[in-house]
Amino acid sequence: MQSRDVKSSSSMEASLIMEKPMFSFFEVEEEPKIKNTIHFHDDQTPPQEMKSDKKFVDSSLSIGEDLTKDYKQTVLVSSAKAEMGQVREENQKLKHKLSMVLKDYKSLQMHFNDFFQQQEDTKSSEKLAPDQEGDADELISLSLGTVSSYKHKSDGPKKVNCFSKSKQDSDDDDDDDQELKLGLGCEFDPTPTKADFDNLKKDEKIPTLERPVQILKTKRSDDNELLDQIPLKKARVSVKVVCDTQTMNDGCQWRKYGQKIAKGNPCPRSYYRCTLSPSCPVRKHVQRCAEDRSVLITTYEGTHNHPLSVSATAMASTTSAAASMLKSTSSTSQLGLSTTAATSTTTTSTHGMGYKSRAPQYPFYLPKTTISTYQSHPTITLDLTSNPLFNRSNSSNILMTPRFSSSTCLNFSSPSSSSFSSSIESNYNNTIPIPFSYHGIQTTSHDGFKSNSSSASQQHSSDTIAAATKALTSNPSFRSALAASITSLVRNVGSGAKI
DNA sequence: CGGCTTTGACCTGCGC
DNA sequence: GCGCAGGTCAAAGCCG
Repeated sequence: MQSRDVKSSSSMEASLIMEKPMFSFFEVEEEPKIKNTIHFHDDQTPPQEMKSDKKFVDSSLSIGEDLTKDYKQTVLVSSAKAEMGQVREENQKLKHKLSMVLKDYKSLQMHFNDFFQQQEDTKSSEKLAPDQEGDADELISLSLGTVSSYKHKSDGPKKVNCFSKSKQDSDDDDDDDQELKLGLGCEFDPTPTKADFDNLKKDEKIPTLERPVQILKTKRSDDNELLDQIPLKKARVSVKVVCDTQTMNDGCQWRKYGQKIAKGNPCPRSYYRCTLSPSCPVRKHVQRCAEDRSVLITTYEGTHNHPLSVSATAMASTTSAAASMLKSTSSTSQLGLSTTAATSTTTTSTHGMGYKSRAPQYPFYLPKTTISTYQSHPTITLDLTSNPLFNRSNSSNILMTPRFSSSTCLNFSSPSSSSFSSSIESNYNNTIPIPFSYHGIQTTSHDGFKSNSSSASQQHSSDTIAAATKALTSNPSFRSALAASITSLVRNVGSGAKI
């Protein structure tokens, strides 16, 4: 029966089979049903088996029954044809959608190429005038986190430090020319090879946050005397937030492994380690501020060596970015690296414009940022409690208030989001609005929030978000970068990678 | 029963 | 070398 089905396949089925290789994922469940009904009756000539059956049955069946049977067959054929038509129509629609996606993809790729063409032109002109930094034309890796670029497998894994671009750019022009990173978070190699895992294992022996420094050291061994002079341990990132709960929910899974009463603070300090991966080196300790018990100081140390959820990536990216910034700052200038005694810290930048004057290459500026060293640990503190942009008194506006509850997540980024613009919007809707600049253009979203802080309505917020989104997306550079990001996303999806 | 928290003991690094 | 303080370990207890 089965083989005969195949032999007697109608032309309709043939057309379906023709489409299969390309649109196999458009197959519908009804197809087997269709086969069963069509194959016998499509050409109106019953197969041999049926004919013999008919001979046998003819003696016992009346003509009326025969007619009923024919009628049923006709009905089945027509219904099957109707179903086929529907499936075909659906197939056409999906085909159309796919062609649209491909079209968009191609246009984005073209924009991407144009962008790099412009980039090369700019660089060639920069070589003529090396003294001019030209912020707006710099190729910026708009990543808040540590970007693991394993693109050049033959060269081994290579960390691209998003904030420590400056001199590195000139060293790595070739690399940068080939790929623009717009991951607003930690990126992981979609297709890790065995060699990568081996490298990862090797890397685990090294404190992860020191790796960028080591790379920098090798790259800048000539001009980086400062870093050699100060024996730095793992970089730390402290985040000060107003939080009612014991710890703030940063999306990660933590296990408490210790508690201590630290000197100078009656509040106990709790020690946590990341439990998302048994080998994850990331630690954090949480302590309430002695002066203001409502302020929670969370200090992160290390970099996650495993994929993170979107919400966890946000905080990881932020802290990683801050750590990168810290490393970059400490290795490029003396700014902010003042060794202070015991628990005191030294504020080296003020109110949301950290390092703007001295390090304009940073695409983001962070809230009130403090750099200090504590027991040889370089520590950067992101004070999200006293930034003028984050008006604590305005508790009605969640956009303005970094008050954390157990359900609040720092969600600066969404690397796995399929819709970038919507992710921007959603991020702004439920997160601390970290203002940032791109290619020297600072988004004005917070000015918008600020000016309307007293009468902030949801409508107004959404307008501002829309304006901010528009400002971002209207920037051709941003669009090119977006295109690149989507391109890499499409590539990853295409290769079956998990984002 | 497994996972998490608690908590005292222990380790380590730094300053004197 | 000693003391101090930060950081970690691990056994005991708790909880779902």
